[in-house]
Amino acid sequence: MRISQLAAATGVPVATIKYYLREKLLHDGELTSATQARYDDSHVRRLKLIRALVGTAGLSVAATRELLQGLANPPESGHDLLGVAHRAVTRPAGDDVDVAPAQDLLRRWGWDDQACDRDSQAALAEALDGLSSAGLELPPALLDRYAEAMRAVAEADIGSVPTDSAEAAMRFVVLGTVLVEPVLLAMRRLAQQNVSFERFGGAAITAAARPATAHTPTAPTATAPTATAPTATAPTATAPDRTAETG
Amino acid sequence: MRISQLAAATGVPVATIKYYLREKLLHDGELTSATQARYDDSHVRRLKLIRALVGTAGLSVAATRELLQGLANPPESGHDLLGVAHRAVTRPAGDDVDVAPAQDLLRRWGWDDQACDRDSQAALAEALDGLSSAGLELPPALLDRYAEAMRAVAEADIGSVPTDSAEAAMRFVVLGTVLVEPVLLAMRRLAQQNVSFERFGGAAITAAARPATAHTPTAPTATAPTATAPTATAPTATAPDRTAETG
DNA sequence: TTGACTTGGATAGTGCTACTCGCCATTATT
DNA sequence: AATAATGGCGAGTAGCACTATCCAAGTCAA
Repeated sequence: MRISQLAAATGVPVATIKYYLREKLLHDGELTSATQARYDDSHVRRLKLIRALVGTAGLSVAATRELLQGLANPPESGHDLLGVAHRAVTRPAGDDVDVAPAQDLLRRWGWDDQACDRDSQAALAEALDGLSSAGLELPPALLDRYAEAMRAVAEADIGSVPTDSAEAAMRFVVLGTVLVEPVLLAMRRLAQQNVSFERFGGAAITAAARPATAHTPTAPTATAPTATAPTATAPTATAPDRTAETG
Repeated sequence: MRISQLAAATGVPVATIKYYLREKLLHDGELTSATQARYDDSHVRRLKLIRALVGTAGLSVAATRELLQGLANPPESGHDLLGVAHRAVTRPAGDDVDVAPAQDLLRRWGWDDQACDRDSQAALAEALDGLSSAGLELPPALLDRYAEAMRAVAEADIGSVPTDSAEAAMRFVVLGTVLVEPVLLAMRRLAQQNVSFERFGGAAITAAARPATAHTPTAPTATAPTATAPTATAPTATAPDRTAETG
């Protein structure tokens, strides 16, 4: 399989494949001559995986590379597997972050903070800090219910790890952790709409007045370079020409 | 209060405040002369809110602007309130997204898809698609448990909306929806670490071998350039870079 | 009053990321 | 032989969130 066929098979432009090769996200093909290399099914699968991580999960190329390297060099401990995944989605915290509020909560929920790495605790602390600096104080009971729900999610996560193959387990843990995040967030929004609909009635959520740029700017999934009609929901005439955002 | 004092009060550089003013995230101060304006407490609060949305929640400036505008011009229907928040965190889906898989799931869970906007359905569909294109098929039972948990989250969300003031309700819904997302994700990771720790034992998650760049690239607070010992979990020395095509 | 300092407003530049383009000698294909 | 494609590489681009600089007009302390 040549690079153009690889591109056709995955919908990823040739230039982008070359970029991933350069960035060591994708392993080299088998060189058959100075200007020819052969790619195979493993490249197709890897490329799809990369697009899922970069697109759907919103990982940076650097984080994707590290995660893939972690997948290739599995740590011995099953527990450290989580580290590979979590490092990809948790930004390292500076020394100045005060994790005490997070640790208070962990204790409150009976979660052993020894099991938790500092970056994740800092992520919780920072998220809570953002909430309160926005002037929004959540009732403790609400936080408890969040914790309860996420604990249930985590138990389902860990309980679903396949036990037959170590490699399958690894894939499940690492990819599942990262790629499920957008699933959960989408589910929450849908559930909110449902609960709100049941409780308050009213019409369905109306379409966006303008296509708001979401927090993950890059393209969603393997989108062929089909720069189709700019948009369907864009109302105003001053729409920029070269939208091509495809969502 | 002058702009430099506003900067001092919030920790946001003057140049950045000017930028937010230009971008209409922050309302203008009261002009007292051609080169002087007075800012007040509302600017301090707004600025903190902006930083929480842009920093903690990871919204783009454009999404933040729309969300703030939505907060300022509340829709009549309580249900449409959710739309304001959800549009800020949901990227608009192209026409080419197939939402059928998501709708199947909604039906399976007894969620009324009439209550759900298309973009959110598409977000779920795309997230699931990313999962499967990464070669990871989740057991349906696992998805069900996710749905159950997120339903519980949503019920807690909606049930906690303050009823005394319409404005408080609006703030709660819009900001809570957006700013709680990182809280939930952090909680899931911490819970996973806990469950994994209990189940598999082993040491706590070790610090990152390298400071992996997270998916939200902007540094929260400068990380000291502490390039410490190479690794704690990396197994082999001659780590084969691209084995295990993981695809 | 004077002179250093600050401000609003505007334009331009920066650093970063994820691509995207163009070139070229070298094959492969026809 | 003629045409097209490829690997490899350097450079260019677009978008984003700032950041820096400039300037005329104003403020404030002495």
